[in-house]
Amino acid sequence: MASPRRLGAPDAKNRTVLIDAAEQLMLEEGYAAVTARRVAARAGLKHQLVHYYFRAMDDLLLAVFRRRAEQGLERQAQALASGQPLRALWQHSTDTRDTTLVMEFMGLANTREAIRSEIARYAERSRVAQVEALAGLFAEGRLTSDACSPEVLTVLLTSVSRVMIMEQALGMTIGHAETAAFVERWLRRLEREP
Amino acid sequence: MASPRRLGAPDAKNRTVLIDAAEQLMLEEGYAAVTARRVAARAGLKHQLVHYYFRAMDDLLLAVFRRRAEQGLERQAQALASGQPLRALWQHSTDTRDTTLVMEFMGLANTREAIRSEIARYAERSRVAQVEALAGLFAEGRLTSDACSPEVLTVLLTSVSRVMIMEQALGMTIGHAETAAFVERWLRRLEREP
DNA sequence: GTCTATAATCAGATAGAC
DNA sequence: GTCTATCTGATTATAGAC
Repeated sequence: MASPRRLGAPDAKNRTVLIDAAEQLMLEEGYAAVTARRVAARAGLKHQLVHYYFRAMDDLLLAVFRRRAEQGLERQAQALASGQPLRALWQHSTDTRDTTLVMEFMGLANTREAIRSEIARYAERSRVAQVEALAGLFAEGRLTSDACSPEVLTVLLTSVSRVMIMEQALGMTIGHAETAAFVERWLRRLEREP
Repeated sequence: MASPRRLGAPDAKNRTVLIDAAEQLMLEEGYAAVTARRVAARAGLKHQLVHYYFRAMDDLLLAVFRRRAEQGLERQAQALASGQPLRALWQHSTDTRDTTLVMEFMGLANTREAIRSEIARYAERSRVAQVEALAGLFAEGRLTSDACSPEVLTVLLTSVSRVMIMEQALGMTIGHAETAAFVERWLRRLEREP
């Protein structure tokens, strides 16, 4: 065979511990801080174990991304199925940790093709789910708008929440309160009868 | 004195050449690719020259940022002073290169405090200029809106352009055409009389 | 599954000659 | 202003013992 190298079991406890540590590091210090040594140190393990569980560092990064992305899709589905789907969606998309991680992975996507395609795949799944759910609500008459299609609605909500969270991380908040209030008013109007 | 180390003149030609190379690298491969050796190689110089012109790599990154940011503020001012300020602003904020660079620097901001505060400073200047210009246009009656304040307008436009450009880089375009059309309609309506 | 040991590479930065 | 040479430390990854 080509590769005689051993790899740890997919369900091993320390595998999860390493993914946790990598996620924390990424969140606090950005993807450049996610090195085998730093991840292992945070997990209380030797750095060689990172290579035992993950063939390459990119595989660890992908594992972090996939876990978060799956959780995100699930929670999004719950929000869209709730009584006030729009406001639940808005609340979900303003999660700081999720957004920060997504932004880090988008930065990584420049150089690592495997990560780029994975992000694109999940982002499309997420958007399609949103569009379909919103289209359903429009069809049922639970949402009404003269100007705004489901596609536009999802793009706008995603954009505003992402950028506001990024700016918050910078310590910049000019216009945020006004914009949040504007979005709330807008969502409330959409969720009412015409 | 504390530092006997020599530093190249601020206006030296090779200083500019290095900033150019760093900017290109950052754009094409992300901030992690901006190492002294890679920058020098792209500039056709020895890597030690990077350290001769920049005390530390962060200073090079800051130089890249400042140059772009100054250009950006200038072009934004021109857009806001033009005949169709809103659409000029929108066109300016959908510049792919500028946005990609800003995103890279936002990623860097996690770890490097000096860069974080510099970005925040410029971002605030940019937003304040936009808000003031738009407020002036509202006051003159050249813009009209029942629901949307200048603050909200700037945050929305910035958000949508940034996120659409980031998603484009991923190869993801669901809802982009519809959203662009929506924004165009909206801006046209704002620029008309009530 | 975890360890020690090691290889090979790359990074930022500085000293000193020219 | 640019060069050679070098230091120091970090990185990913692998081999092989236990």
